[in-house]
Amino acid sequence: MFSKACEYGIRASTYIALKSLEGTRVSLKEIAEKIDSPVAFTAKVLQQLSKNHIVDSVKGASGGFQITKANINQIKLAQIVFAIDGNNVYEGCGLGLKKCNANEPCPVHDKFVQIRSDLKNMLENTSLYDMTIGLEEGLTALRR
Amino acid sequence: MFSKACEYGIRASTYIALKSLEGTRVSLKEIAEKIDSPVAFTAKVLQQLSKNHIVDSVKGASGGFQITKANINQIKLAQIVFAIDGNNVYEGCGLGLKKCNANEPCPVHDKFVQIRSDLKNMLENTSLYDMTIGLEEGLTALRR
DNA sequence: TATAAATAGGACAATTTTATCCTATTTAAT
DNA sequence: ATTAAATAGGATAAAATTGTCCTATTTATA
Repeated sequence: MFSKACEYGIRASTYIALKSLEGTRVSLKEIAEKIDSPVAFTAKVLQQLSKNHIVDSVKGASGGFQITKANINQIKLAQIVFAIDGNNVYEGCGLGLKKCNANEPCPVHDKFVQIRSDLKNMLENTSLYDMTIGLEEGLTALRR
Repeated sequence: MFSKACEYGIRASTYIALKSLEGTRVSLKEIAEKIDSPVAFTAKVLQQLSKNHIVDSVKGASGGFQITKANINQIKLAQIVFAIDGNNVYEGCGLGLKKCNANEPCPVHDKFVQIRSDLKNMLENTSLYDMTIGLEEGLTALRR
């Protein structure tokens, strides 16, 4: 559904949000450990998220990544997915046709529209804060 | 959502079904033209579909691909997707975790379960015959 | 001011997916 | 029998994605 890069991006952002709520900034190394992702590759993903103002990066000693409390509440999964995978998750024909729309639909256009719409709604209505609920109590996890 | 191979596979099967309903067998060359796909790559996909008894292949002069009328009605998109992409379309964690299930869920487990379930239902309830409806009258298309 | 810890980013490598090419085999038709 | 048209399948190439390595830059702290 999503690229690996996007999966790492969502997990990383969620972990950063969790720690930011506790008031601590986290390093790339810690993030990669906690979400079980390749360090250098995760760095690239975080660069992209930083450029898209989804996470804040602080350089230098005692630097790291963080997300403001306002953003933890405001940023939705949809923004992260868009920043990394673009919009072909929502758009883009299920059968790979370039010109597939209501006027010139593929045979499953309407059915895919429905499912993609549900996915889009879910991503647009799930904030980073929502993602962190359950993590503290171990009800949900970001690795394994 | 699906791999390119799978997209070609669905489009090819649908075209073969359409022509089989008209009583004619179709060649790889014609299929690739009509669904706008790379010929040799489509050949590999069709080999796989043939091995999975989704399409019938006939070798030799005046050979080609066809699907029995019984199969046009019985074969569902889900079988084609499974034959090519396996079951990671339905299973597989949305965030890429290996051990993600109701007991040890990722933060969006339940939401993804719902969407994947809708997708699965759709694929399991759409037959090749359903796919061909609308193609004759030009209401739907397999290329462009 | 020197040092150590951290992100940024360029270059490269490995892997997977997608695509092509060529030869073998099968089969209808001449 | 020969030929031509078709699929089967192995080998290879190209492209995209994923992953690694190294150096530059930034910055807090001793």
